Amino acid sequence: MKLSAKGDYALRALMDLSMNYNQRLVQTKEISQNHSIPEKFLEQILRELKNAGIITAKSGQNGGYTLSRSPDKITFGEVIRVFEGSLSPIGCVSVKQYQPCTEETFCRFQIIMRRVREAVSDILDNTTLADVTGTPAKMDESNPDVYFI
Amino acid sequence: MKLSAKGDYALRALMDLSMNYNQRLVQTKEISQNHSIPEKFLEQILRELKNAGIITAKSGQNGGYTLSRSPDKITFGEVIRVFEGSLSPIGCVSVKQYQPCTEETFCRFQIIMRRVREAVSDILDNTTLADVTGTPAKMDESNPDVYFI
DNA sequence: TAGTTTCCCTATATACTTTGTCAACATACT
DNA sequence: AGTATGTTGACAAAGTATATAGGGAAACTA
Repeated sequence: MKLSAKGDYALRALMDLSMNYNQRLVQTKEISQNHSIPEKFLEQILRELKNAGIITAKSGQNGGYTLSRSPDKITFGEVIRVFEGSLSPIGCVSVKQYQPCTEETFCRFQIIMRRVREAVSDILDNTTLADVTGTPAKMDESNPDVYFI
Repeated sequence: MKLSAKGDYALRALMDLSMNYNQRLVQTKEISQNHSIPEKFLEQILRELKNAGIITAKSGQNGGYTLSRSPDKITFGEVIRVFEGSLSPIGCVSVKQYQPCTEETFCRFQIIMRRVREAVSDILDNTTLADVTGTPAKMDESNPDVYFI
């Protein structure tokens, strides 16, 4: 029932991009240092986020990453699905990544796991980056730490 | 956000034991065949369940496993914690397996993950094996398949 | 007591995830 | 053009999860 390291790192990186949205590009090295994420591992993760259309990259001097959309249009659920494949604890109750159960007969076990998936997605699909970081315009400059994770 | 194979197998094995509670012992081979679980892998899992006090074992001919307590006293949450360590998606929001966050500063990210943990444990700590399998006495003998997973 | 069945234990193999390394490629500035 | 900075991709090492193998201990049968 754990979030993988990739999913965790991705969300933390997106916090940084969210807080700098419409202000500046953020570079791999900076994110890596902020959160103690191995730099090359982070590069792979950012590439996956780029390929998923969640962030965009710019090369060259003063390059870096930024969100493709405003933070209130990116949900935790969308991000986690990129790395975990699904929010479901087991594949046979997944909506977006359904896999048939290994058991042929009806499975009461599914009912519980389906309830777990629904509870989790209710939260994660209805929470956006903006809900967590606020928007840059609303940041409390006197206490910026509160916005770091 | 996935349940590990061990946790999945353990729950399925416990379904079998739950349905035969107070009736007969169930053997590794039978469980293994019912759910297509590798037999030697299942042995390890059953041993962990035994060491956790959830099931008891008896060696020898007509030996096998049975629940240590009645099915309505064993929750999904207790079982999953044996194998996953915690219901929390990340360690720093765990009640029973707390680990300090990698970030020193206050982490808003935690708030969301804490809500996920609470939603998950509300379900899994309040659902017992009996809720899923029924008690043997109440089984619908005319349609036993419905009780298999 | 010998034999069979079943659970118990340790070591090893395989696959996947995570982390680390290396060498190219792209962009922007001078 | 040259250079600094940053991205991309392939690959290797370490760590964890999953699966397999072989032998040992306990309990029943006869």
